[in-house]
Amino acid sequence: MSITDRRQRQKEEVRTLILDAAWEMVVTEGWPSFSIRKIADAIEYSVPVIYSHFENKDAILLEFNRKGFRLLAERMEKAKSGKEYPAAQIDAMAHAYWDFAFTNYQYYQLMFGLGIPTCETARKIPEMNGFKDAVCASIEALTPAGRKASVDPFLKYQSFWSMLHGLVSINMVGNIVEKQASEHGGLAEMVLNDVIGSFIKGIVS
Amino acid sequence: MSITDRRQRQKEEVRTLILDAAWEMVVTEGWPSFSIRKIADAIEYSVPVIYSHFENKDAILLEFNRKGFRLLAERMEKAKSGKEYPAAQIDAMAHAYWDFAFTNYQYYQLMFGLGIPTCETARKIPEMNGFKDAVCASIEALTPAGRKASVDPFLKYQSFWSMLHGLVSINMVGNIVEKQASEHGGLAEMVLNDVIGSFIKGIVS
DNA sequence: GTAGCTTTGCTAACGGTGTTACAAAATATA
DNA sequence: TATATTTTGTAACACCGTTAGCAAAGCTAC
Repeated sequence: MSITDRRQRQKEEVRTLILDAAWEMVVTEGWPSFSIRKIADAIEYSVPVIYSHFENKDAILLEFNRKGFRLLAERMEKAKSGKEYPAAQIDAMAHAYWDFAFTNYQYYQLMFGLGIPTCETARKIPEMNGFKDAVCASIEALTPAGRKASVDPFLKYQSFWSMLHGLVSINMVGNIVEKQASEHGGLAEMVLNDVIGSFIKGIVS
Repeated sequence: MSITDRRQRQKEEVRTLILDAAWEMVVTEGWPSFSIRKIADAIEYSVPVIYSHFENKDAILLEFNRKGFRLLAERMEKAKSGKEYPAAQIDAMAHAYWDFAFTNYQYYQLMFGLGIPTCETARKIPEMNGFKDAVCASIEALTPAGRKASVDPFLKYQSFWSMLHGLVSINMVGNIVEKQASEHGGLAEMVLNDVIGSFIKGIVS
C-alpha cells in the first residue's frame, strides 16, 4: 500500500522537477531554447521519463498556459480587492494586467502569442474563466441601473480585454529594455489611461 | 553586358520562385511546415541555392512581414478613399483592418504574433509607416479645432491600433471555423462597433 | 577551339529538434 | 532466491537550419 504511495509521491516529485527545470530555462534563455532534451539534461534523467509524465511537448506548454491564467486571475482579484468603486476596480485591474504582462512576459508570450503551438490548445484552459469573472463583476457593478438594458457585460468585457491586450502586445514588439523604460510614466501609460478612461466613460454614460 | 543581365533576371526569377513556393506552403499547410528544405524540394533546387538568395530563414520571414504591412497599408488607404467624413474613415479602416486580419490571417499571424522569431526583426520594417500615416491623418482630421491641444494624434493612433489588434487576436485564439462564423453580424462585430464608437467619442468630445 | 577562371549548384555533413521501439536495470512479489 | 513488474536508458527515426567542400557548367581570353 505505502509502496505505490511512495512511488506516486516520487513520480510527482519528478513531475515538478520537470516543470521547474523547464521554467527556469524559459526564464533565463527564452522560449526558443525550450526543449525536451535540455530539460532531460537539466534534471539528469533520460528523455523518455519526460514522456512518461507528459504526452508531448505541447502538454507541458499547456500546463504553463493554465498556470499563467491562474496567476492572471489572482492578480485581478488582488487588484480589485483594495478598491471600493467599480471604476477604480477597473482602473486597478487594467494596470495590474499591464504589470502582469511585463513582469511575467514569458507567461504572457505563451498565453497570447499567436505563435503556432498554442492556438489549438487554448480551448483546453478552464482557468480563463477566473479572469473573465473578475472583470465582468466590476463591469456589472459599474453599469448604472438605467443602462442595464443597453450594456452587455460580456461584450464590454471583450472590449476591455481587447484594448488591454492590444496595448500590451504592441508595446512588446521591440526589445525588452525599451519596454521597461516605457513601463512607468511613459507614453504607454498615457495610452493606457486614455483607453481605460474612454472605456469607463462608454459604460457610465 | 546582356549576359550578366540575363543572369540577374534568372536569379530574380528563382527568388520569386522561392517566395511563391514558400507562401503556397504557408497558406495550405500553415506556418509550422514552413521549412527551407521543403521550399527547396518544391522549387526543385537544392537547399544552398536558397541561402544564396536569403541570408537565413528569418530573412524570408522578414520579406513576408514587409509585404504584409504594405498590404495592410493599401487596405487602409482603399477603405478611407470612399469616405468623406473622418469618423466614417476611421470606422471603415477599423472594419478593413478586421477583414484584413481574418482573410489574410497567415500574414497577420506573422506580423503580430508574439512568436519568437519575428520580435527582433520588427524594427526593420519601414512599411509600418504607411499604416500609421493613414490612421493618423484621419485622426487629425477628426479632432475638433477646440481639442487640438488635448488630443495627441500619435497617442490616439496607438489606442486605435491597440484596440483593433486586441480584438483581432483574442478572436483568433480558437479555431478558424469559429472565426469565420463570427465574422459577420456576430458578437465580435458588435464588440468592434462598440470599441470604435467609444474611440471616436473619446476624440470628438 | 581550348585553357583557365568564375559562377553556380549539389552532396554530404554537423549539430540540433520531437518522438518512440526496445533492451536493460531496478524493484516488488512469490 | 527466483519470477514478474515497473522504471529507466540506449539508440534509432525523421525531421530541422546551416555550411563546407567539391563537381559541373558557363564565360573569357588566347
